[in-house]
Amino acid sequence: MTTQPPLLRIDLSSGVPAYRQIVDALRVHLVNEGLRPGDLLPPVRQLAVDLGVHFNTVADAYRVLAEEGWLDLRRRRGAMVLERGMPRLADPARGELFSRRLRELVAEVQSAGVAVPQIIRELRLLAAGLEK
Amino acid sequence: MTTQPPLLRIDLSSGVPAYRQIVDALRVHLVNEGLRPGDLLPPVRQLAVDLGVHFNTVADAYRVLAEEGWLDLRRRRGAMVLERGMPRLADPARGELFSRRLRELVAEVQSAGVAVPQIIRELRLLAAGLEK
DNA sequence: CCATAATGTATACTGTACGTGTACATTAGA
DNA sequence: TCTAATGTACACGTACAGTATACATTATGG
Repeated sequence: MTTQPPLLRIDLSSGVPAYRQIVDALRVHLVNEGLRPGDLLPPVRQLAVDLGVHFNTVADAYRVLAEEGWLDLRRRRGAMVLERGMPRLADPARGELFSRRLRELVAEVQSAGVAVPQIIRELRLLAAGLEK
Repeated sequence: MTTQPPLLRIDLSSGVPAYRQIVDALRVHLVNEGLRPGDLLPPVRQLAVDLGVHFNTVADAYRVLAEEGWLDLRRRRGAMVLERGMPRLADPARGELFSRRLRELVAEVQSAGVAVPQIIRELRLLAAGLEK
């Protein structure tokens, strides 16, 4: 019997709403195809127990992802990952907003004392990962 | 008479709390030394009018930055930028959290349709900016 | 074919955070 | 010394996050 690495973990003391942490973490898996079309996510009640939140909180997260086109939710069958091309043409303002959020995030961790070389490393690492 | 580029702008419809947007935007300037020790920030009432929020909202933002050690707040004198080395040793968990938040942010904009090459460009650009 | 149980959905309720209104405390400068 | 400009304190309304509980739907076993 193999114990899987947990699908995601959240930090209830972080101030970031739990349902948003769930959305963000799952979306990473969806975008990177760690979760593929046809896969089934855990039932809301099970994931809720794993994370230590109420199942409605998980249901809220699933609904957000369903509205984004990632999931198909059906009673009794569960939450299934959909085929969903990344296309949907980018709102041009979206890229600019990304640039700003990125700078804000970096400033925040710089302010918190994370070493600049490490920040550079993370940025380059992620860029390289996207390239191939 | 020269019209300055505004110190910051916020988007009241973005869902992100206004005071947090103010904090994040100002911190970018503080970290990048667009705001230097000894500089005075606008009075809370003035910045509030510029941004279209209540002055207590600006005051809240100033207080957060004061708690982070960036500002010295005094009645009647205003909000002054402090000398504040970046050091304060990094909580090691902080770097890992940065890595995760970074991936989540990228997944979010990818999901929203921002082109991958553009994302890569932004990441590399920011990394290069930090290097020198 | 039906009964049942597993799943997501809907609604009401509580606590907390955000933003504002208003009064106050402090202090630089006339 | 007075005044006015500044940050501070606190109370309030509203919206949001999280939970409790009941419900609707449907795959599955008999």
